[in-house]
Amino acid sequence: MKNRIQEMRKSRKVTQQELADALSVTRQTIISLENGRYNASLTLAHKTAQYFGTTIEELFIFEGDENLIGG
Amino acid sequence: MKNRIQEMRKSRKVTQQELADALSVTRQTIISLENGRYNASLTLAHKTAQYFGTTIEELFIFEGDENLIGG
DNA sequence: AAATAATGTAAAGCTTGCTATACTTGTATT
DNA sequence: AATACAAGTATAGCAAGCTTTACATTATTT
Repeated sequence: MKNRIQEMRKSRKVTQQELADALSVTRQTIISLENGRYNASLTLAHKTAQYFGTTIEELFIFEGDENLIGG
Repeated sequence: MKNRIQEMRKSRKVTQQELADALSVTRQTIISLENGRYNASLTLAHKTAQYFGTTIEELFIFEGDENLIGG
């Protein structure tokens, strides 16, 4: 599934390394999430949403349902 | 992490098998989630929240942060 | 141009979500 | 008591999230 991690990270001028450190994962994990290589675990999704001050539902784009907030 | 899957399932009088079928997972998965043997994937968490007409943030209890709605 | 920071790719390996199968226990219905 | 349904335990195995290491590419700064 798609997500807005890169978009939110860039808008806050945070590097992948800084985000990785804040979430206690490796930089590889951030790269792979941003580039859609795999999905986050629920725990990581939550930590990421918390970091950006948003919710999982707004950070991740669950296609095929009514979660179409903001297009 | 804890969750309200069993609570929500029972309040709707749905069996584990029915929930499993609706979410396209096995009954084992539902049992293990309800009994805290492992965490849902983000995809499954989302499908489950959709099924119960709620959000991931309300269905799962992320301890150690401010997600204490109705806590 | 050289150095450094930031982003990206690749692949082996560990950990954990989930399946599949089989068996047990509790409860309700007859 | 017998049958049937719902919930639980156990475990082997596959699939996916994440780590680790190493190297390549594209800014940015000096």
